[in-house]
Amino acid sequence: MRFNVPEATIRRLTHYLRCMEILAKNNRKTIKSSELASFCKIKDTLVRRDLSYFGEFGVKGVGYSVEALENGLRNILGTERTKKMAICGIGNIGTALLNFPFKENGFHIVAGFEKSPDKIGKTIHSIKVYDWQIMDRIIKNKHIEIGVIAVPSEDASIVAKKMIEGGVRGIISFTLLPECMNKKIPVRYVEILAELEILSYEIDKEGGEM
Amino acid sequence: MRFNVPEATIRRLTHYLRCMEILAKNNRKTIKSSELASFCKIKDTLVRRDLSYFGEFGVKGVGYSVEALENGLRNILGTERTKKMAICGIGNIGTALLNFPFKENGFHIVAGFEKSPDKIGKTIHSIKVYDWQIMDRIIKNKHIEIGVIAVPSEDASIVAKKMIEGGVRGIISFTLLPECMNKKIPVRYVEILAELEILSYEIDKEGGEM
DNA sequence: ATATATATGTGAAAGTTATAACAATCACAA
DNA sequence: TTGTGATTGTTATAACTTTCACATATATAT
Repeated sequence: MRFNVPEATIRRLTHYLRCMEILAKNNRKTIKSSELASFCKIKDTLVRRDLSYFGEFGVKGVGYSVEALENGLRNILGTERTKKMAICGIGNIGTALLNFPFKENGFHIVAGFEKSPDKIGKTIHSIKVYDWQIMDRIIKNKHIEIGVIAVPSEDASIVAKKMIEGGVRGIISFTLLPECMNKKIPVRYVEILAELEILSYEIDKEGGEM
Repeated sequence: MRFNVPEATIRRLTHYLRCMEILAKNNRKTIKSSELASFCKIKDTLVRRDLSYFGEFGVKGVGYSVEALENGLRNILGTERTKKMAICGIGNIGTALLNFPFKENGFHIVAGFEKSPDKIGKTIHSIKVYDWQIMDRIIKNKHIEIGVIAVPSEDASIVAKKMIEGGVRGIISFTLLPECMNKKIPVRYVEILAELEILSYEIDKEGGEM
């Protein structure tokens, strides 16, 4: 197992985990693949295939234990061990992120970074905002593993560079990073505008074909 | 052309569009597929294949006109015609969205909706916030096409239902909507937590295999 | 004019992902 | 302790996506 797991599978694992969180809150003890599949609007066989990449989580004839599957998923995704995170760019999005309860899900925001002097030194939602120029040093000292880029497009590349110098092991960015980066670490995008554009495409397509 | 375009292709079109926006700002007149591909960290042949689903945008031996390709992409994605949009949930994320310049890209926010009385009636960034109970009526009257769901998980399904009753043609949601919906309209997710979890998976995987 | 270099668009092949079909396993009842 | 119904895990197949290879078209220099 775990030869060449499709990325789509990993994304679906996060959906399964969201479902487990809801089911656990509702005191559900077990769930079967067909039910989980219908929540996620996919086929039951795909749920089983996805999980089978990582082991055997279910009981034949019975289904999956909600608690065991939730733990199993967290273990696969690596969120049982809390990871330290820093956010660069304390504007619209950055501020929203600081208020988000990521800690429940294994991500601990330990620092913010900003360019503009009127924000540097402030404490927002009990997270201190530093000058972005000392970002690499703070990242190193605090052993921050994940950097979040929430700055305007034109500053994104230099921020990414500084984060990598500091030693982050992965980056989440809200804007495209077209620059080639020398050191290879995983980068993932949160593409709000792209989702809107894809939705726009789908809306117009439906209208045109019916 | 346009038989069965992969969704991954549509997503890449949005990346190409971001690149065109940057290139246009820098006064670049033309670009070739190999260069565009290297910006997006994909193969040049995939760029050409993606575009070829929708027509012939380039000139052999020369490349693509930045302006023409930008217009072509907007046309494909349907963002030349501005679409009206409303946001339900004026919390962390909702407020951040109200401050975002989506209008430049063809999306016009015309209303906000909230549950909590202390926000209803306010005007944020010149957008009026209404009681979410009258959401369906306002959506109908203002001919809003896109609904954005930025409410807590437990309220998401009822909000989606009301949006659809109002007649939106597509939904963007920041939380999973596990409920089955009777009327079929496209739904797209912005999954900040999922991206973090996938990143966590990738970080741990790299560490383990090296 | 002609040759050469360059870059697109596309049919065929390779690679990847999802689905279908089914064998294996478990709970429970008689 | 055996039989029945239910549900998982997996092999084989189908569907989809990307890449390769190359024919086609354009610009430029001589």
